[in-house]
Amino acid sequence: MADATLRDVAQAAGCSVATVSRVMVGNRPVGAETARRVRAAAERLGYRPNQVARALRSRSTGTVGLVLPQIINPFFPSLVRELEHALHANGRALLLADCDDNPDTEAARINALLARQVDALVVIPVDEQRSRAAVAAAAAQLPLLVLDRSCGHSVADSVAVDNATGMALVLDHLAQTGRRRLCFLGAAGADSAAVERRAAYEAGAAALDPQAPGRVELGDFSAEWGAAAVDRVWPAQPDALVCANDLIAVGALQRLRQLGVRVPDEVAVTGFDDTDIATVSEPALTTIRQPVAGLAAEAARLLELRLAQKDAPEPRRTVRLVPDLVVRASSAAGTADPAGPARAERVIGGPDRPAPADLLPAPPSL
Amino acid sequence: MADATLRDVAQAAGCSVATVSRVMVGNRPVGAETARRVRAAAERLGYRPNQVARALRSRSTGTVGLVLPQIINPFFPSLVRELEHALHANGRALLLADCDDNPDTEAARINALLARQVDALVVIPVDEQRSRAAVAAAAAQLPLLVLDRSCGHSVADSVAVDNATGMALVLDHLAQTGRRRLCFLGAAGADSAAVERRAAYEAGAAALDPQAPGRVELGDFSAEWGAAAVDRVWPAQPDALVCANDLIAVGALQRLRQLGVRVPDEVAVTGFDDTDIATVSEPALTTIRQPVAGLAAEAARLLELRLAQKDAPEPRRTVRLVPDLVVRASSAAGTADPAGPARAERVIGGPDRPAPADLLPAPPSL
DNA sequence: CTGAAAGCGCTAACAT
DNA sequence: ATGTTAGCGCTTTCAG
Repeated sequence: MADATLRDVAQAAGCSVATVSRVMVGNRPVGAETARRVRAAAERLGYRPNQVARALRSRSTGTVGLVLPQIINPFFPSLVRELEHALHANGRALLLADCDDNPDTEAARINALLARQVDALVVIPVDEQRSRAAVAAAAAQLPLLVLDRSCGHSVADSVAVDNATGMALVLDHLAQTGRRRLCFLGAAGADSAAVERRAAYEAGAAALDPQAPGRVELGDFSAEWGAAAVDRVWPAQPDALVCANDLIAVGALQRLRQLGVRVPDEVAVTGFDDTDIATVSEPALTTIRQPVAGLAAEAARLLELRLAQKDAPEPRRTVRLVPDLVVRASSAAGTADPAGPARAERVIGGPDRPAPADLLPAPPSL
Repeated sequence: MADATLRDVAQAAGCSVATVSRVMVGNRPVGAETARRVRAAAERLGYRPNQVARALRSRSTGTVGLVLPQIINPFFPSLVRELEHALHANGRALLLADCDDNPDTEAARINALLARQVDALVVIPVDEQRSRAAVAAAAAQLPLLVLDRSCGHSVADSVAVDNATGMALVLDHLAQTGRRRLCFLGAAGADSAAVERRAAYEAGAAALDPQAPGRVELGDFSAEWGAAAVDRVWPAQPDALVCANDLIAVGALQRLRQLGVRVPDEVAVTGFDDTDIATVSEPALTTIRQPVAGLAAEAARLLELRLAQKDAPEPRRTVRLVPDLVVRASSAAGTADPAGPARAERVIGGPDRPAPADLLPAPPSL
């Protein structure tokens, strides 16, 4: 049998459809007794408001689109999870689009979501430059938030981790534990995570060793590249390998093991992201823990803010969350005790951080 | 400015809205010259069909809901990716719902998606028993496919990996490489993956060693449990640890390393799923590779089939895909060469499998 | 506080 | 091949 409609409920409750609608939405005065009768009838008929009809009439689908580069990047699932929960808590649903790391696919997905009348869009851009046009065009049409990576300034609201501070935490830690000959194993990608992490390394490592900023190898965010990169930097006799993410670091650890190099005794290795593999690798990986829940919460908060006061020409907002350093065996100062607890770790917070409410308005566009 | 509507395009092209609609949908005869004019006008106005209005009228949203237990389970993201691509290829969009491994949340998410008028639902059930009611109720309303796990027979179409064959491949491999004292480190979960893998172990291991089916430890699908389980089975002096998934296996490897046990010389360890961590663990993990792309493709195919012939009371269909065994260092027969290539692996296919088109109708319900 | 009525943007009969 | 028209199910004025 077909689903019950508002009319069916109205008929059963002996009132008009308008009254039923008012009861269901609940934001308008309705007589207590009438409301009771309506709710009873709705319950009895198993009535469920048709969100599509509601959306057409009220011009709001209660739907948010999430466009991301690659769901299989091990860092994204937890972000998706937190975002999904935050949105559902507000009665919204999440339309997911995976771009396969391709800016053209990304543009197509964004358009498809616009056609579906999403109320807002969260985009994790594929490419700092090549994502910009499509993202900016969409941002002109609806509330849009750029998450985790950026794609040019002032395109839209933005929430991301503070990559510079994260890298600085790594460099401080390595300096304090006596490392002096650093190398950076990074990614050549044009996304902002790759760019910012490299820039932060180059800026911070110079203080430790004038040669360090020059010891940079760029490939991609994969374990294969991490292994290959070790062979390229090893002749420089580094005592620390600073990797742009956990995958690269784990690949490096594998190659070092094959070469018979002891970690952390001969060389320290650090990652970035604190994905699952950081705890299961051997040795466990010192890395930067992304404030995933915080990122999602901030994103949801900013989104709701925009959705609430739709027309107000608020300035763009930028939120940067400071990550923590998690020290594990791969960078321990002394000799690791192989019989000790494998999961030993120490969390070191970033510098005093602004409360989430402190928002930095971005410079005006153009 | 507001989006252009059909009417705007009709006005600009000098024809009726019906004609424009026909051009946009493209399934009805329209004069070539008229069509050209319409398309030009649409292009000029930046017209994008409003999918919500279209959905309300045509009673089809072009949207599929995916309900899964936990997106952070490392096996799911690749499944989500494949499914998203398959659906988008058919012009559909994916509404994602994460249940936090909770059957009540699962029921709520399913209802929310029904209210949003999804055309179909793909569910990866949280619990073999406790998911059944909500899933069955939804299946009565629209095309529904149960993916990767089951939740009772004949509830809906189903696509999953053949866990029994996967486990048999593992046991054969261990038998052929001379292992005789097997243990199973599994999960006590009520989902079908946990249940089937354990059952297959107990059924197959008896042939190797009458005591083996008794050596079963059940916890959850985590590395922590894998490590803890090692301590419980080690006194039995096993020469192979058969784990119910990769996480458990990696946890076991960690603990064995702490105990100074050499893998694979003293004991072999196997996983299940072939997630990323199987290749980055030390030693690399022998495991069962899930046919992820195949699962997603079959799911999409069955879904389209149901959507095409909506009312036909077709019998329930069940598809089981046979996985492959991937042999890596954790179960190598001889001594692993530490300087050898870390990624050495050998893929062993399952037994002759039926072509995907061979569908087994499930027994009639009740 | 409640009802009547007008659409939201589109598709699908039914005309022509 | 094209136009006219009646809604899809709901929310929201506008009257009462």
